[in-house]
Parts: sequence; C-alpha cells; structure tokens
Amino acid sequence: MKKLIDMITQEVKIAFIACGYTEKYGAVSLSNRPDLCQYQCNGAMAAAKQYKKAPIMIANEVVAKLEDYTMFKEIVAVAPGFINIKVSEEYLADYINDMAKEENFGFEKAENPKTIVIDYGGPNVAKPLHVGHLRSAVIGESVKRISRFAGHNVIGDVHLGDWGLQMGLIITELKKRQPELVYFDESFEGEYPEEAPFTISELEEIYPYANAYSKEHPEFKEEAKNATFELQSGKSGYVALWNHILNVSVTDLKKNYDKLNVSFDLWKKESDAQGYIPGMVDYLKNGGYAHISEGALVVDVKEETDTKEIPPCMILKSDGATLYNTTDLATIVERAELFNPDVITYVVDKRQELYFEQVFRCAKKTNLVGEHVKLTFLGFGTMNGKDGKPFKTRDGGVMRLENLISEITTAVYDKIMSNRDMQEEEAKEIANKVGIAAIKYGDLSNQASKDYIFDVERFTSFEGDTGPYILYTIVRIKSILNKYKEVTGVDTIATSKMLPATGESETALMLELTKFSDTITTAFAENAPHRVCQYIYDLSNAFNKFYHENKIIANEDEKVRASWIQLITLTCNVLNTCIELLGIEAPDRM
RNA sequence: GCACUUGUAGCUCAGUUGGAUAGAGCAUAGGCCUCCGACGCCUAGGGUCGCAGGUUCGAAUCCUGUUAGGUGCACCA
Repeated sequence: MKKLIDMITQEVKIAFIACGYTEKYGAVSLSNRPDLCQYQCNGAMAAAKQYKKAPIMIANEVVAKLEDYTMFKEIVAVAPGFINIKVSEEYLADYINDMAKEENFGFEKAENPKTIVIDYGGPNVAKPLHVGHLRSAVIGESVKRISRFAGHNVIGDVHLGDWGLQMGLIITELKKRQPELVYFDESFEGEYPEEAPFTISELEEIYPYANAYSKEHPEFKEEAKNATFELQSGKSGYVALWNHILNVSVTDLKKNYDKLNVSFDLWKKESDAQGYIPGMVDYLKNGGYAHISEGALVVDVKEETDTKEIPPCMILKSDGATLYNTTDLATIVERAELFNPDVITYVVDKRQELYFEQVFRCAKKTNLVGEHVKLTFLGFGTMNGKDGKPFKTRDGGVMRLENLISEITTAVYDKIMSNRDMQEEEAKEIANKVGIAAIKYGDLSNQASKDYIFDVERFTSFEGDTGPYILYTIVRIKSILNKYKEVTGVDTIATSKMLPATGESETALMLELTKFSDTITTAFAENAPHRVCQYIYDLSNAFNKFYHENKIIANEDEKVRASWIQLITLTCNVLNTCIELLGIEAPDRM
C-alpha cells in the first residue's frame, strides 16, 4: 500500500509536469506549520530561479490544476510560493480503512530482502553483564526487529567473548584453589564430570579476583598466559573446564537477556572464528597484502583522501600471537562463508569507531569480503549518570545490569502500589514489564550515537515522553475496548468502516496513523529506533487528545461509536506493533 | 600535537532533501473529573539554536574559522 505522502506527491508532481516544470519540484513534505496545513510543497520557490518566474505564479499555476481533486480538502498557494495542502476527510478515512485491512497496516516489505547479520550484545563469559552491556543489547535488539519487520532476513549474533587471557586466568586461579580437581590431573584419561565444579556466582567472583591478582603477581600472569596457550592448543582437561565455564555462563546470560526481552538467533563465540585464522593469515601474506612492521604483521589501510592518520590494521603481534583484530577479521570471513550476508552491522560503543574503520578497510582492501557486502558501524554513546559522568553505583563501582533492573522495577512497583489497589503478585509482574519499558524507552528515545543521561526518576515517571506513558495509553485503550464489549456485548472486531472525521482531533489522530509506514522506512534506513519512539509518542498524544474531546462509549450515534471503536482499535494495534519493534511489552492493566 | 564528535528553553531531549512564528517533556503559574483510566487534557511564561563570518530569495540545518565539553590515536578488547 502506497504511503499517503507519496500519493500526494505523485499528484503534485504530475501537476508540475503539466505546467511545464520539472518533476522534482513537486516533492511534498510534512507541514512545518500544522496550524496552516497538513502537507506542503516548497518546489515553486526552488523552481523560480530555473524558470525565471515569480514563485507565487508557479505555485498558482500548479494549484489551479489540483483544486478540483477530491483528494484535497484544500490546496492553496501562499506567498512567497508555498503550496499548502489539506487532505479531505473522506479520502483520509478511505486510506485509514485500507490500512486497517492490510497486513502490517499497509507497510510494504522490502522487495529484495537482504541478509543482514547484526552483531550486538557482546558479553564476555565468566563476567556478569553490567550497565555497559545495556545499550548494545537494547539498541541491537530493536534494530534487529525493525530490520526484520522491514522484510529482511536478519540474523542476530551475540558474539560472545570467550577467548584470550581471561580464560587462562580463571583456569589458573581454579588450579590454585582446587588443585585436586581431575581437570588438573595430567594422567587422567577417563570422562570428565558433567557437572561444573563451580556455580555462576563463584565464577563471577573468581575472574575479577584473578585479574586483580595477576596485576600484582607477574609469575601468576605468566602461568595464566601459559594456561591460555595450553587451552588453545587443546589440552583436554582445560578444554573440559572451558566448556563448563561456557555452559554456566551462557545459561546465566540467557536468563538475564531474557529479562530484558532480548534474544539472539546465534550464540557464536570468538573461539568459533579461530579455525579461520591460519588460512586467512596465509591468504593475507601470500596475496601480498600484509607486511612486517616493527615486528608485527600488518595491513596498511590509510587512503589518499584521509585527513587523519589511520594506523595500519594489525594481524599478528610481534610475538606472533593473534589479537582482537585477527579474530574480528576471521569472524567476517566466517560470516561471509556461513551466511553470505549483504550487510554486517556492529552495534558497539562508539569509542571503537576508529578500530572498526581499520578492520572494515582491511577486509575490503584484501577482498576478504566482496564489494557488495556493506560493513556498518552503529556506534552508541555512553550512558551517564545525572552528574553527566559514566553511570556508577553509589559507591563508585560498576553497576550490574541485574541490579539496575531490580532498582527500576522496585521503583515502578512502589508507584503502582501507591496508586492502584492490586494484588502483590500481579503488581510485580506489571512492574517488570513497565520497568523494562522504562529502561528501554529511556535508552531508545535518544539518538543512539549520542551520550545520554540515565535518570531513574525521569524514566520511571508515568508522565511525559516515557515508556510508562506509552504503556499507559495502550492500557487505557484496552480498558475502553473492554468496557465497550461489556456495555454493548459486541466484540471489538466490528465489520463497520471508519467514517470520515468530524473533529480536529479525530483528523489529527487519523493523520498520525497514516505516518506508520514512513516511520518504519526511516527507522530502518537510519538504523534509528528513536524514530519509532518519537512516532508512538506523537500517536499517543494524538489519541489522548481525541479521547478527551470525545465520549466514545457514551456517544448516541451507533455508527459513530462503532467507527470510533474501530479507530482506537487500530491505534492500539499500531502502538502495540511499534513497541514490539522496540522490544517492549504492554501489560493488560497497570 | 593530530583527528573524530557534541553544543538548541532552568533541566532532559526532538528537529524530515535548507522553508513560514525553532518544537516536546520535566520543572514553574493557572484551569478542567456527577461522564469511557486525571499516570490525562487545556492555557501561560521561558530561546542571540556555543560564538563570528560566508553561501542562499531563505540557514539550527550547507561552507570556513573559533570556543567549550566528550572521545580516539598499532602489539588491550
């Protein structure tokens, strides 16, 4: 189904052509002056120069061609050359009725679906999720859902950090604490136990301890490095331990991501890419791409046009060991081989931009991926506290994601209990949904690339541009619909059509609904969930205004009543679809 | 030092390919419940869009310079 604005544009363009002007001047945009009109065309002013004619004359000519169209309620030329447009109520109602009938409210899915791999989440094994992991998860999840809704074949990959010194540290520390474990018995040849010799909380304590200890004790660090090497060489006891660490970690991570309503199609790990490294390194060497610089194997990635110095992309350290770059490049190779993607999007902290620029350039320059593959860096800003500095706990430590979530949900729970008479059990469930919405909406409503201030007070507020306000609006509509069913005994799935709007707020609500497809299109094109947030906020406002101006259930005219029920049902459905794209769920009551 | 990035109301943020009087929310001051959820709606005040030039009929938006904050600059990830 064509977008309303495109249908208008089409007519205006035809009129421009009919008057002898170039089509491009007929571009129509949303009005900046809602008090004057709904849509506007500014092309006459741009055309004035080319045709050496007063803009208002051009505008008048064009308007004369369109005046009689039933599509328009009003189309006028205004000095110095604006064309102001209002759509007729009948036309708008027809459009809205079609929207309600169509799948996805008439949004047209991509004709040529692309395969898109989204790399987000990026947790490390044996380390708890902390606030630093929040944005990647929340933004990545939403971008994934939006892309999928837009009709693409999307693969969300968590890209687990399971490689490197951290594993050696844990193993070495474990050996120090429990040397009697069979994993350390060199002569052991049987089956290792299925049960892990530690719990997740023990694991989470071991890693930071070992990490700190290694900084003070070089000999311990040396041992850990050695253990890492032995693990990577396949020492069976260590591999068995590593599997335990992975399993215990992943189970816990899944639990936590689940709370956030975040899920991944793939649980690929850095270690999975290791197998691709030797071949890739050989390829880079033999292809003449890589050379030795200061003892390390590097690929130059600077370009003539650079205004800044871009350091070469390092493939192997001077001691011959691999590093993050190596793994990331190998992962690109792995993904290209497994999925043949058109796009790979990385949802990571924006501080890694230069680094990824190097990796992307290296991959392209050396043809590790084809020309057609688009490597996208979607960098997000820092989540700051109210003081504008990176978010910390009260005593200055790193805040665990779990704690952040429970802090928010208790705040919401208290609010619900003080306002509503509700069973504890139900209130808790609702508080979970509302709390998650508060966190996610608070994050997603900002442009991803900017830093933002995480303000518990503001995000959990039920007023203003917040997650809870959006949910409140949805719950309110649901409540009206239930009441309607109660009063009339009629199910809300009415067959009647929506009638042309009779009031301003009704027209405004309908117009807002027509913008659904435009919103999805832009949100996808820009990888920008905040577009969706903005839209549902506007839509919620439009609904609330309409609600206040009209008595829906009490209306005597049965046809109007049915029409309005249809209208708010559609509003509710659109809102629900949108919050789903943000990874948010609405409760039935709150 | 070099580079990237951000600067919009007291605070937190939007701002469509350059368009008309720069928008929201919070906070502040008022008004609206015998009526579908007042966690709502309406009204008011609040701005040199960091600063200075330039391009343009027209600039928060494009260009140049400048200033303030944030960030990054090969063997960490």
